[in-house]
Amino acid sequence: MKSMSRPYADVGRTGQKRRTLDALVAAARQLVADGAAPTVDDAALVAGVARSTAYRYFPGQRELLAAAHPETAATSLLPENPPADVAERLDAVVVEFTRMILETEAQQRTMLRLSLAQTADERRSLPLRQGRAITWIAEALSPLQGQMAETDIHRLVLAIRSATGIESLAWLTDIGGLSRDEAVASQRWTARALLQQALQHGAPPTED
Amino acid sequence: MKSMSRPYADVGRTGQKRRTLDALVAAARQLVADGAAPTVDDAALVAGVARSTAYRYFPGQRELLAAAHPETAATSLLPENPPADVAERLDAVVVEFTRMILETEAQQRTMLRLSLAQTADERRSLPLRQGRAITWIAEALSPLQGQMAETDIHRLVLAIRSATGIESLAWLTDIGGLSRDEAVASQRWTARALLQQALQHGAPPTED
DNA sequence: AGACTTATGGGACTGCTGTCCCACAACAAG
DNA sequence: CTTGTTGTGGGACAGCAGTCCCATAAGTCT
Repeated sequence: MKSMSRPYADVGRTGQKRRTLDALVAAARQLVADGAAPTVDDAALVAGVARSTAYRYFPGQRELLAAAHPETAATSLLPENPPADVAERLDAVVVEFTRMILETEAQQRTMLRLSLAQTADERRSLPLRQGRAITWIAEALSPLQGQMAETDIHRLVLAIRSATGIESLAWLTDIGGLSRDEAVASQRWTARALLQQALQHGAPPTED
Repeated sequence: MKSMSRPYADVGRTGQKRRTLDALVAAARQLVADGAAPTVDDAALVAGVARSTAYRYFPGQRELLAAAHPETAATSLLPENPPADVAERLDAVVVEFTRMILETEAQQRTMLRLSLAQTADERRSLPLRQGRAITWIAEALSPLQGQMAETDIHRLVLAIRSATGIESLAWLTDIGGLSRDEAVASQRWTARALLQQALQHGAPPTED
């Protein structure tokens, strides 16, 4: 956790700094919502703040977008009364997850693109993509606890997530030539297949 | 196919133009082999050609890298005497495919990043990523012909590829926290799982 | 009010990407 | 030798990202 929820600990709850920061973040969110990938300049302009001031808060576009990223406060993707069956739970989560991705596709692509431009070191200090989906999928698979080792479940979660995110979706549509709906259907089928395989023949290997 | 193999039809086999183009492409390939993502300027400098001249041949970095992309002349990833068993064939291809990706990982990431910056229109006119893997995986699954519809096989190929490329590999290592070897092992397992699922319960759906 | 701290505004500057234009070298043909 | 064509070199320019510096506005404390 740490200061994840409040990345700018030196900025208090009130005062000039807080207002300037809020204005910048609001401007960035606004632009992001419009489908753009605003630069620091863009955000400064919209926020009515000087270029140099904006750069005092955000070293670059990456940091800006990270701060503007919709928090997706959802802590769970399961419905009110979640089914007990693992496959049904997983399918519900995957449907919800892919829906969320499609809704913010432009933004997801931008974040993916920027994260690819990061070095490993930069990734450590500024995680542009936090892997929230891991938690969500793990929750869907929680009934497996007891019948499968914790680490095996984790590997399965990773395998499922790696096949159902924006990365594979972009490939399925851009190169694979599928429509959005077809791509999502493919991802649902894939997630189900991975779970089935793990149930029948064991979890993904630790090594090859 | 078309002019894929000779993207610059107006450049003949000899003459100044040909020599300049060759020098630029050679320089770009050299830099790419060294793990860099050369800009047009870089290539021009190394090639001993003026900036403005280089820009006459390549409008930007994307086009340069597309031309410098190692053709990976391999038309097949199967070994000399390929096994008859589909699962074994697929595993052999996936192993070979992931090995190839790891060998040129920096480059793969760069191409992915640049392709994400493209609009749909640009993608049509300049495919940075040609989806060669589709052919390779389809070849591995060729024994399925007859017992599964052609379109179903195609969907399966797409599902497998979408879960075994640089996109999911980058996620597994960067966000998932796996090592290169673990990520590859996960992808192998995933490919196997998808094939198993298709054999037992049918191919991926056409729609949801 | 005066002194002091803090945050902002704005300009200058570097480096990179990409465009445009003009001069010139190389070469072929009359 | 002159004319014309083709391709190259190089400079000027514009736009963007990012840094640095300095003056000054805004807020705080006494």
